[in-house]
Amino acid sequence: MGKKKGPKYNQIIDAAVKVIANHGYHQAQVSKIAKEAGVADGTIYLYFENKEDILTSLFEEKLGSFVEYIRTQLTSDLSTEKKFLILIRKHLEQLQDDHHLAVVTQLELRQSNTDLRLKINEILKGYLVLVDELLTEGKENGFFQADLDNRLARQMIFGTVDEVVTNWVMKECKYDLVSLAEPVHNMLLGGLRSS
Amino acid sequence: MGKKKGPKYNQIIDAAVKVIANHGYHQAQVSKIAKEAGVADGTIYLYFENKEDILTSLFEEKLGSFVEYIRTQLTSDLSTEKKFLILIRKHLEQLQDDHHLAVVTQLELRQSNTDLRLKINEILKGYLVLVDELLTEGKENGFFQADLDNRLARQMIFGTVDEVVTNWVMKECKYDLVSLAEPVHNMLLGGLRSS
Amino acid sequence: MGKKKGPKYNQIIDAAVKVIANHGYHQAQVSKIAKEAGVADGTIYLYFENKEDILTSLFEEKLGSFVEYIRTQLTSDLSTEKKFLILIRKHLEQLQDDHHLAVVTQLELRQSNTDLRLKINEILKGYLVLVDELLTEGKENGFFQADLDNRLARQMIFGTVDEVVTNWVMKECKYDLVSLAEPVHNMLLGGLRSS
Amino acid sequence: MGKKKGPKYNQIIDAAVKVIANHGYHQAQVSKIAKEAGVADGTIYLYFENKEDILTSLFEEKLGSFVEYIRTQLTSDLSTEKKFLILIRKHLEQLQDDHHLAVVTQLELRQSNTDLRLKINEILKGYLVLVDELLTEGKENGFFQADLDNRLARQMIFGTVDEVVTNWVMKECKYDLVSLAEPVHNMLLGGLRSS
DNA sequence: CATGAATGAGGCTTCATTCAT
DNA sequence: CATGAATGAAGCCTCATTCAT
Repeated sequence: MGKKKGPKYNQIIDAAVKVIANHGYHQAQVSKIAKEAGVADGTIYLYFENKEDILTSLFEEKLGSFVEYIRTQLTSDLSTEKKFLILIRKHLEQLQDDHHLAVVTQLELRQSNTDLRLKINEILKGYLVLVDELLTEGKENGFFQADLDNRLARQMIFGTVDEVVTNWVMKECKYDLVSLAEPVHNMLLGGLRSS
Repeated sequence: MGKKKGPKYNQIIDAAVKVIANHGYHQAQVSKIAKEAGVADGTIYLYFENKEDILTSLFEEKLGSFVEYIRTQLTSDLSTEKKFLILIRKHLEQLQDDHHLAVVTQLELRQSNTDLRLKINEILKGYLVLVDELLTEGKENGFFQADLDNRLARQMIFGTVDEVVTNWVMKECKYDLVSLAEPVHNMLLGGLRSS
Repeated sequence: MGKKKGPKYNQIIDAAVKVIANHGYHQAQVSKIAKEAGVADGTIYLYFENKEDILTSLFEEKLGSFVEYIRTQLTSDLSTEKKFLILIRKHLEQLQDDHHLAVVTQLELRQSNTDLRLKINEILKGYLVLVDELLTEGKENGFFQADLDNRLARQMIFGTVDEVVTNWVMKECKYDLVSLAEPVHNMLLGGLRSS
Repeated sequence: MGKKKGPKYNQIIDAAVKVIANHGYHQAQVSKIAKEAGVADGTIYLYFENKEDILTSLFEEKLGSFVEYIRTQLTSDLSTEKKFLILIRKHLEQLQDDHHLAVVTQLELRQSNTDLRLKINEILKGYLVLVDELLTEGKENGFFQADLDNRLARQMIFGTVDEVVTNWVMKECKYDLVSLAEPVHNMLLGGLRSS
């Protein structure tokens, strides 16, 4: 039950990312992950409950540190606008820096069954809480519209950035993703209507 | 190959939607779909090439008429703003009117393998072309900002609406989706920033 | 039960030969044969009990006339040696004249299940009886060795000619088969040993 | 791919021979073979690529050692005549000693599809090469007729012996096969004609 | 006589997980 | 802790045959 986080724990997770990115979700057999990690098939089960546990742990580890890192960048001296831009830029940056992870989170892991996806959503909450905090702060200091529906705003922000990343991955990461941070940021803030 | 549309064709597609919605993508065996449709297993293959063909046909039929229907609603006498609102409202309306279909398109069908997803994307293009036309029209008549990047704007619109629907489905369709059309519409047009 | 031999009876058998030769035994579905014959699937069952019946009838018809024809060529004024040569030459000739039939009898029909093969052997007896008669005649008039074991001799004759034809078919009928009649005839009569 | 020969490898091949001989080629399901071998269905696939691979391996193993064994018996001190007799006798002996194998090679395996049959022919070449060598030797030392066509002679020898064995199997192995070695040998050498 | 839409049984193969060493 | 050989359940699809028209 209690995960033993020996050195092989991360070794296996990294192998899983690599295998899924290279071979696709449905071709990522436990034996293939074990081979990539340089351990025996059975060893996997000393560190993870089952295959699903590898995938949720993968998401937990990668997204956990992902959100943690963004938080360290949002120092309290920054304006809400600046924070909002950094949030988006770091989101794009981290995925651009790890194509493997991008493929896995945007395409492959979404092929998992509904149960796994529910757990992933649980993990995603950390990110959404961060967005929520930013929205509340901005509404209080007058940067965001005071009557925003937080839930809808969250869905617009996440939905937009996620769709932008997914399209980039589908186009095989052929263009620069990070340079879209500013236009996306502006579009989310200013909307589509001419002012 | 060109096996076509007897009355059983739609019968089978509707059965597929129902079975996938109730049991999930990975539990939607051909035999289960056949039983639900009230035909023999083999009969499926008089109307469809294989299982994947059922699913792409499902998407084709449902989304095809979906986009067609929206187009009929966007009469040329309407303002761009009105058209944009109708686009969003009809999108939400049609999915709210068919919970089964909503579950299938937002959650279950995304679990399909990469090949099927590519075909689905092909079909989705019809919707995106519609959005594109609206954006171009609005930029020309001064409703939308003239310097909008169509691709990014499309991604914001689709990403947001899609995320709104997915959240609704994940909350088991417990609240009214259509009433979100106006706030979503306003948010997309005006953005998050206080003016 | 009693086979109705309308014009479609032969039409179906000829279609079967063609389909099996072109597509192979395992790809010769009833529906394909029906289409080739220009009749509906169900019509097949007005003329034949089942699929196996098509195949045995095919063999019966083709081999029946095959043996009958050879018999007409073996007029009583001929020497045993001449008759023996004619037997072999006509055997080779008829198969060379109908490549489709050759492929079917030498390769494809041997893939049938054991039951069908037993029936085919039953039909083959007509040919073997003919060989037997020739052997007996030859032993009586001193042309063949008097102490020949008829059964073994029959197996040598049939086994050799059959193997020669099969090799020809396997080489895609690329060389002239009939010209082998004489050397095969000589080899069977004189044996391998230098005299 | 290169999955190889644990003790279960032969266990499975022997089980396949037994199952095919007893139930026929078309009734030899993988699950039946696994059960007979005393292993799980999946275990089969640790040792063989697929079902076809079981059958070609079966033929390879059995016929491979078959030809090898005959070669060990053809010591260079023997006359060509003696070698020729031994070739035939050992051929008959080995099949008489393993009725199951005889049924499989003479009847059941010939029902396989064309691809498998091509592979089997590949394996058969080892036998035919042996015959060829013997023919060449005999022609050189004056035992066989100098102007023999090797190809035809090979076809007569193989065709005859094969037909003899097949007839024996079809008569359910009820008589002694090996005692036919000498008469067959004599008939092949001396031919049918009275001298 | 003729049609052809509908039937439904049957088998090869994969791969997550276990457990004896 | 680590191994990896063995397990065995589960599903898509084909095609000979039927029968209502």
